[in-house]
Amino acid sequence: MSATIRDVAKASGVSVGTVSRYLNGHVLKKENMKKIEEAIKTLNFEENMIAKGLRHKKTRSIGVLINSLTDVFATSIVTYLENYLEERNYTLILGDYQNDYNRLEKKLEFLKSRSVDGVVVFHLEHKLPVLEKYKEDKIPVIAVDSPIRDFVTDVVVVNNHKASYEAIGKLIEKGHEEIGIIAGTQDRYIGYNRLEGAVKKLEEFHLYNPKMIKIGDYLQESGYKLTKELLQENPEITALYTMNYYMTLGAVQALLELRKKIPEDISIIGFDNFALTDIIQPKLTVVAQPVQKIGETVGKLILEDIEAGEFTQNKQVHLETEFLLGDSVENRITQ
Amino acid sequence: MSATIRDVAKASGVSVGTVSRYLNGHVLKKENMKKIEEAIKTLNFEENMIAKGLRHKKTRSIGVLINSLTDVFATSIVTYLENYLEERNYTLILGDYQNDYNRLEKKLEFLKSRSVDGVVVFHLEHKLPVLEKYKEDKIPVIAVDSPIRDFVTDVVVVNNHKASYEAIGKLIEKGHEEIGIIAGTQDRYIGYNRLEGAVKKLEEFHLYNPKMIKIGDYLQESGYKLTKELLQENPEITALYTMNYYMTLGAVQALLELRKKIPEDISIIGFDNFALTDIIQPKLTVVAQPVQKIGETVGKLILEDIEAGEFTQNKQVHLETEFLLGDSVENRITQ
DNA sequence: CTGAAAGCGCTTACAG
DNA sequence: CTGAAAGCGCTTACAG
Repeated sequence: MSATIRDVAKASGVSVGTVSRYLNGHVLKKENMKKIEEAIKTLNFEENMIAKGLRHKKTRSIGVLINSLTDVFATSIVTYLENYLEERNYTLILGDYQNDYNRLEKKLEFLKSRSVDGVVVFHLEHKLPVLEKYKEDKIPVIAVDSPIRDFVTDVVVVNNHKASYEAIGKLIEKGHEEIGIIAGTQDRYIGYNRLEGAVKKLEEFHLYNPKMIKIGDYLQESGYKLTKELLQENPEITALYTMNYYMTLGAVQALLELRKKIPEDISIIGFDNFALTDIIQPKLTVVAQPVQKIGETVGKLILEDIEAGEFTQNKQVHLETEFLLGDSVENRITQ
Repeated sequence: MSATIRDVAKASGVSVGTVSRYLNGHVLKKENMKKIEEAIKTLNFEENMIAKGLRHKKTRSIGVLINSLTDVFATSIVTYLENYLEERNYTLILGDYQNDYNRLEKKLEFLKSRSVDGVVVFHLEHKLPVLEKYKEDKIPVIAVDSPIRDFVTDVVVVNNHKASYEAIGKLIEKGHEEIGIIAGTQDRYIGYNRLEGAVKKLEEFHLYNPKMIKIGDYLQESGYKLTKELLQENPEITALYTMNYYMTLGAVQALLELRKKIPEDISIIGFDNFALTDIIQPKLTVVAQPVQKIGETVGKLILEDIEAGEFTQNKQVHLETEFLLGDSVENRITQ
């Protein structure tokens, strides 16, 4: 069995309190420090974080709940978040909830019973009962990708509305007037914000046509199917705007199967910039989300909240997306 | 603050021991059970797993260390593993080590200080000092994707050698004689096993030619670059075998850029079957690893080991890969 | 079936 | 600077 602080105390002839102080960086008599150091080495002593956590009610662990472990948008952010936290000596406990809020509720209970110091939840749209308990115990909660309805807390989102508004603007600039859209379900924050931004721009140019908008479920399969439907029903479409990564992939897959050349036959602006965007020919023009910035901002906020010790969370951080120019948009302006 | 077992005891007029027993499923006087139940409800009592963990030295948590959180091979396995563990009331603490064994060592120390009941490590090739401490404290370790050199423990791998042997067999059957290979670095278990299997088959048919083998680093970028080099140096190649997912993606990207038609100009067999394989036209023929089976096997093994309480781990599980037929291999047999 | 008490490994006011 | 002691929230032999 591992040595405890008591063993170290015995071996070095001081009290356990003194060993504890040494471990926590207090200064003590040089002589004692030496002895303790040696004892630690020979006994192969390692601190027990569980016991520590029980004492001062901090575990230096942060729960992170994402929808799916294979969603590269979320895992990219988590990678940066983990880096940030690790440097500051926090562990991250990562779980997924597979789009099931009951499961999410259970995992939040679970994390709470493990005394996490804070929790980060991705795209949670509305309040869950367990969140009230977090609030009662002043455990910070950070919402990523979507605010939580009826629950005030810190939120990190991107400028979805504006991003879409500008993406459609680019297409219009290039002379496109028949623009198809693959949006996401409107029960989600990113779903309606991204769509509203697009619609606003279309309306400004009197190009809005609800028939050219399909609502998918954010997965590749739906991007694939809806693109096929959309083009069959509206063969006049010259440009496509797809509102998340996996639906963008599905759309590209559909275009390839339909033997539509990008951008000669059809232009496309997608969302997010991961491995796949490189593989697709030609290089896609996309709205890129600042995943590193998101991860680090989340880390910063949660550690601030933890240190503050108060549940006074109502910071709203809106990060800017970036427009990455590829070769998937054709200029239709002839002159 | 949350209520404790002591508050519940007071509120229901029994001792804390009795409440503890109730919580652990012992049967007691009906009257007392009722009272305790009520007290729990009105006080909103939740168990403190940290305190529990400190007492009986089990935390019901399992550490899992993978190379990268954005590696879909690993996260797919972890998804199934998490499901398996969650059903059995274990939490998973997931971390990445970014291909840096120092970092891995640190994270293993960290997990140990958090008293995980067991640990799962992906593609760790050789022993790390901290593993001896795990062994001393009888904390089970499961190695996935590669055995750990000089350290006997439970291992879950796939039949890499055989998979490659058969993949090359398929190409030869179809009449290919100039076969290029994008392998992975030979310091890794999967690297040399997959390559050896391929070479063995090639040698049996006297088709082995070291000039047609490139060694990459398992990332998309290297698959991309090496495919270009390979084809430039060996324009006679009619078929390609790429030995992991991301290098397969890179290879496809290179072929697209080179305007090589698959399979007319060049046939390809890749590795692993995730989102991307669907998007590529034509559908790729690949060696698929049984990710669900791997995840569940790992879960089964580690829980067995934990229950056994002994560090007598030397089980070697070899799982079978599956050959998924796509349309990326052309038949060259003319007759 | 249940209570009193010791203990899991650590921290921290209180004295000195 | 340091020791003795109480306590974090729970469990579990020991009696009864």
